[in-house]
Amino acid sequence: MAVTMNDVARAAGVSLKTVSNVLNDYEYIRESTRQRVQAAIAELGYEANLTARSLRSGKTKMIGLVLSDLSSPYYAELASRLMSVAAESGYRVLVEQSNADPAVELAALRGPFRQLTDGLLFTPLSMDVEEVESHRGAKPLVLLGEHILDPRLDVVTMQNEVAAAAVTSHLLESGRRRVAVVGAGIDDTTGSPGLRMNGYRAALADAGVPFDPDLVVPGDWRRDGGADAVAALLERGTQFDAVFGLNDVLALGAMHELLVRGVKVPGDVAVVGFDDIDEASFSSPSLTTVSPGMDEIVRRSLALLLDRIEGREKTAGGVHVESDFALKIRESAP
Amino acid sequence: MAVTMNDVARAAGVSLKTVSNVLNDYEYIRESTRQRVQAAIAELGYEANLTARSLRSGKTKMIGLVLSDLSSPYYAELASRLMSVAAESGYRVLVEQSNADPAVELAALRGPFRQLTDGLLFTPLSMDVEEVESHRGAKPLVLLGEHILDPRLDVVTMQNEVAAAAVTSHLLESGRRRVAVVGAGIDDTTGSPGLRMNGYRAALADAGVPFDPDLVVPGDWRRDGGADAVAALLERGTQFDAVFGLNDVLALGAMHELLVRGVKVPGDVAVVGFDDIDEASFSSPSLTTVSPGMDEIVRRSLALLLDRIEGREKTAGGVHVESDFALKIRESAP
DNA sequence: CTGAAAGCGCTTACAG
DNA sequence: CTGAAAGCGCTTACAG
Repeated sequence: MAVTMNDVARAAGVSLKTVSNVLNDYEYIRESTRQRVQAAIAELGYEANLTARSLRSGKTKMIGLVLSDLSSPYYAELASRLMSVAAESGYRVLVEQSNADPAVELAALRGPFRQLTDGLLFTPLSMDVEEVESHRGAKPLVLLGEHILDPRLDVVTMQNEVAAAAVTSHLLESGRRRVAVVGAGIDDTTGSPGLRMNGYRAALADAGVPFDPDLVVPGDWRRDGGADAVAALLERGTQFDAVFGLNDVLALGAMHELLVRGVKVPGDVAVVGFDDIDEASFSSPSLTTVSPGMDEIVRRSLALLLDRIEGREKTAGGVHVESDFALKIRESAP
Repeated sequence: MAVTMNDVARAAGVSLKTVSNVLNDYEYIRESTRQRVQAAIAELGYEANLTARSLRSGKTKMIGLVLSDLSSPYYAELASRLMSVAAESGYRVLVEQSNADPAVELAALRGPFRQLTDGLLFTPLSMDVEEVESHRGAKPLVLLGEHILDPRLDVVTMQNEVAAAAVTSHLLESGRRRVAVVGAGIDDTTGSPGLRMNGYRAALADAGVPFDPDLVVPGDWRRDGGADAVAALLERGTQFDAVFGLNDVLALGAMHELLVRGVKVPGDVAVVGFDDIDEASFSSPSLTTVSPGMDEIVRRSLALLLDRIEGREKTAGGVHVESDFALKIRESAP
């Protein structure tokens, strides 16, 4: 059997409550008592039972992170940083992969996953605002990564539209006129794909370049999605002098396919992405992309969530946070 | 307040125990009773309180995964697959990043992290066999990724030495003679770096090529580690016609630095890695590497751990599992 | 400043 | 097949 608080209390000659007071840094304890208790703890090698503490207190000291796929570099980097930062405040992170499946997203919001965590950082991919709102439950919930301007929900987002417009404008200013966009359909207007598409269209309009639906190629946000999209463009003979991958892995997959087929990057076709994952600096050529301010997103979303959990943030409506972005100009689109 | 088993029992007109029996699929329950209970559960929207269940049963249905850094692609892919496979058996995965810090590794083995999990998948990076053995505790523990032939410990490993020898031999057979190795020191003989170094030396010996300490460059197992190592080699004027990055990100970082400095890959210098992360297929040039059988590692390590947790595997000594590997020959070293 | 008691919501022997 | 009781190890009012 493990050592319990009772054993400590007995060894120190005090009551359970006093041991609890020492463990929880209660202010008014006689110094001699505290030392006696701490000596007993050290001697017995006592460690608090977190499960019992959770059952009684209703807090797990864990936060949930719901994302589509942890093997995607952007999310892997996000999860890694979040874990490090959360640990500084004594919280662990429990990750749930939704694969953008509505049933899994719903379960993460309502089911056992929610029970195990004191609050959620949630990237909604298949649920819309109303669904999220109606199932959000009582515990704190901070949405991540989409620009949902709903006054009822806490949201931390990146500047999808403005940043996508900026990177598109960069291409146009460097003289490109036929910018293929990979990773969304023509009809997408919401979520990260849609918002980045909006930015793309806005930049075209700004420059007086007509929008051409032939240049829009849907695709899964993975390397092979980018490669397949470029293959399709080339095979159907669509002319283009630049590719905007709506995230970095799409762009890197696209770039790979171009190079394999002997298309020069950036000589023949410039390539840009979105995310600034670590790999973007080390690909050949290195990738021009948007840094969406991940560090800021991690820190501020966690701060907001912990403020909600610990009752410091009491705003009735949703709090909205938007991170700064930066254009990273590298070899693939100078 | 949440709905409890007591509420269900009252609504169904049965005792607590009967509700528990229904929830835990106890065999001998009258069909009519079961239906009454299930109707009450559905009507009240009852969900079991996992914390209470854990406190009483001593099981959390979580397994721990201890690795150095979740943002590293190899570990991100491993964690992602493990979560998916574990979910099939009703287990969640709690990840702990050690950053190869001995204090964190020790804490993961003995502290609260251990308490929260029913068993551990542990990649020891700074602890040696004896330390692990002496702190392993009572709960199941399966070591990952190193070839520690200790009869007391469960280990699932890849064929570090043989695979490293194979990929080195591939370079030698293609005519390379000056193979730089990046990511280990001359004195490393244990852990993944040491074992892969052993394989490298064995392949050289096999081919009658002398070992040259000047070709060995230590470096952090990250992209910038590989880039820095190649920069150092070039700047001190060491001649080499191939680079073996001891893992893929090292190799990709090295390749990037070579290309930036105008060294042709594979024309002037061939590059190989180890891990076969997703990116290895999509870099330019694509990366020749070793696929260490991650899928097999994930499935078999989880199976072994769950067999220990659930009492199906009772072997007193350690069980040893070794995954198959495959050489993936791509453009960087044809 | 410290203590005695209750109770968080389950599962687990023990009975019958 | 089902029930009444105990108890997992804590925290939390409530007293004094």
